[in-house]
Amino acid sequence: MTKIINVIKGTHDILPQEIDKWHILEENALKIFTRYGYKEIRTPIFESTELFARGVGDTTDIVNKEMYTFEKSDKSLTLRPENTAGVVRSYIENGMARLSSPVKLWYKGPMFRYERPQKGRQRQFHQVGIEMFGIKEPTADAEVIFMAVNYLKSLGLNNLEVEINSLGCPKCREEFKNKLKTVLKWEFNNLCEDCQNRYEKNPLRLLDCKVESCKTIFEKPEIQKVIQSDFICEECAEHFVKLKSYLDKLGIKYTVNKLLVRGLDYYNRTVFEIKSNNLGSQNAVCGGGRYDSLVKNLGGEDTPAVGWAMGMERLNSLLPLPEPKKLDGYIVSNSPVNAFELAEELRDNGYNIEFDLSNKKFTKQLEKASKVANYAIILGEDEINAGNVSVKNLATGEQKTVSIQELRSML
RNA sequence: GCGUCUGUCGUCAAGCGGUUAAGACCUCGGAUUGUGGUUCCGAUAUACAUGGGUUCGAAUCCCAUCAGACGCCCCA
Repeated sequence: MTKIINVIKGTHDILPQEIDKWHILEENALKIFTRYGYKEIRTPIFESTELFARGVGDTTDIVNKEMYTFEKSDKSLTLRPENTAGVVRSYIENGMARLSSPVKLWYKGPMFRYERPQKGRQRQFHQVGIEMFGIKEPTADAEVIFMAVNYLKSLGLNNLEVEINSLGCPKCREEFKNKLKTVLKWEFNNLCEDCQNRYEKNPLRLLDCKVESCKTIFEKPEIQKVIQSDFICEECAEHFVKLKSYLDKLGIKYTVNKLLVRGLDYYNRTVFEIKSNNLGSQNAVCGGGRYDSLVKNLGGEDTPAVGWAMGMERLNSLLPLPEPKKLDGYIVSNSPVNAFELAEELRDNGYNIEFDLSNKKFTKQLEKASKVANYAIILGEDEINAGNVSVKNLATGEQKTVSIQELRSML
């Protein structure tokens, strides 16, 4: 036998038996986001490599280690590892700054990251996400979080934990980073290898280390003092306080997690995640935040923005498997032409109909009907001659002989 | 990139050094040539990831490779 070709590591087929769940995710996204005034946008799956380097940030792992990059006629192209950069590019390129503010966009589609696959993480995975441009007030942060929660509710997912934090603005964050680095300088050689890397790349992440020796170091009073200090400046603090008060008044339960940092460079002020306890170690279904400087960094006008993305495979694994849908009717007949005519007529009227295409025996056809359909529509010689059909309810066994007109009202 | 575990029919699995390598489900056919979902019978003619080794003898033990799962890093 010829050698078969397998799917690529970290990718997988979405098979017919699970596609209903994907439709639920997509239909609810359209429905809920539309209620909040969002329009769908579809951007290309590959973009110029530079977009991600500048947009996502060239200190991030996503850009440094995880991109699918290829060359084509002297251009460096990359399969999108996330979609915020692409949407921002489109926002700028299509002059959406001229649209009346806020501009609200949502998307869904595949993303690509070259990572080691594990539970809740694939190399090709799907995100559904939203971006809102033009509002600097914390009302935007609140609405965006509220919509995320509502979307999850619409999927029947209620027991999820919302975590928020504020990273401050570039200025106050820089100060905090420096303080942290100063106080940890003496301990640098005692930190684990990962922490030594984080020390330069993303000092805020140091605090989340799981290595015991590092935890012990961080517990020292002089270091705790820095960690516990509220580093964010007055304006940033006010923004955060307002956001929290909105969430409180809207009845959204959340916890403030000072260790919530997020790895994408573009975030400032508000960051948030929504987590589930039923997902294993990759437990965030939603991640997002404010990114006020990204539009400008990518060459647009200075425009504040907030957004989030959800991992659709992760959402999917939280959804119960819906009952597979059956056909409305299966025509049992040994007269293909008559079966065709009846099937087409019923299909034109919106019914889902199949019939046997291989001229199987009557009992076989009926057996098939009982597996795939709610009704068997029996169109044998007797019925054809009499100009009617026999309709059998396959759940109850009830059978009636009716005219074709009557048949329509039965299904 | 690192670590741990796992690879037996389309699917789920038994077997743990000597078996014709169970069984169940699915699919297909028959009992049943116009009445299914229950039942009974049968079929699927080359399922032990691949390549080496140890042994009289390997699906079973060892090594390598490949693949998968989970975890670390990082992220949805």
